[in-house]
Amino acid sequence: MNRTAKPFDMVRLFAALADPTRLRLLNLMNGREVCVCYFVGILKQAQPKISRHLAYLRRAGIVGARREGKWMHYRIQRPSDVRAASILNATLNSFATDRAMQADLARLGQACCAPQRFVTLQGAPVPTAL
Amino acid sequence: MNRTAKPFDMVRLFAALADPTRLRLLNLMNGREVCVCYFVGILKQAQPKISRHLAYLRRAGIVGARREGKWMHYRIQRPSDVRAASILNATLNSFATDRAMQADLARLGQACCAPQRFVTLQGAPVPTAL
DNA sequence: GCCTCACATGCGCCAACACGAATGTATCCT
DNA sequence: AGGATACATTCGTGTTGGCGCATGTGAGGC
Repeated sequence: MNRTAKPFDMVRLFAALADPTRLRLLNLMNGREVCVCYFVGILKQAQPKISRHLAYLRRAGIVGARREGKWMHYRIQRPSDVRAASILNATLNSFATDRAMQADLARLGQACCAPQRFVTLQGAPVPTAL
Repeated sequence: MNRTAKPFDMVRLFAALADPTRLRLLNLMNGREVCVCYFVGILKQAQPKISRHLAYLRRAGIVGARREGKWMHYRIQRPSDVRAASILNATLNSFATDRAMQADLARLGQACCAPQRFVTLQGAPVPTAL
């Protein structure tokens, strides 16, 4: 039994959202399951940096991971807490009108259709809709 | 003209929300204009701490202040940016089901009806609905 | 076995924050 | 003018976070 039935750490949720890289990661994961190598290729940032931000999102309880051979797939995990879920939804919805976020999604689309253009993505698993 | 029409610093917004004291302040200001002395009396925390958090919320662009003689009244300022406003709304709505936040509001109600119980609130201006 | 690929994690450094304590500032009262 | 009230800001300190860099780990492939 949790004393006081601690439902969800809202402060931790907001802290997880308070970083541009993590917001971009969530945007790319919105409705999809994405392999880490795509994040690295599309955001053009160092792999350890991406991994650490993904770990941060996991600790905050809003993303989950699945291993498939050498690859790790990340997906958004809706919190069971209703308040946290509504804030996460509002955040994800806000991406629809954000030009930079839509540009990232466009590049994800290109990467899926022509992975040969991304040297590091040869043979990587294509993101799959959820 | 802002280049790329920079609308709102979402990261700054989330950072502003990533603190328990600031969330409690926003909850107390939700629908009301509140004097600083009430924050100090109800949250039972040091005055400089309250002031610093209010300044942080101001810099994030989600609260406004109005001076009335010796007193400062703070109120929530809806961001003009639609995305930021929707996240702020979701956050404020989430307080409705939060027991600790409702307890704070109850104490605010008591303080308004019987300010003499709060030594520091003698003669302080009562919070007014917006 | 060894090597490589795909990630994760540890380390060191620097910036940002939260805090208590003290001090500064604006307003009002007498 | 002088003091008191209501806030704001500064200072010093400990903690946390983000980054580059290097290293560790787990899963295939040969």
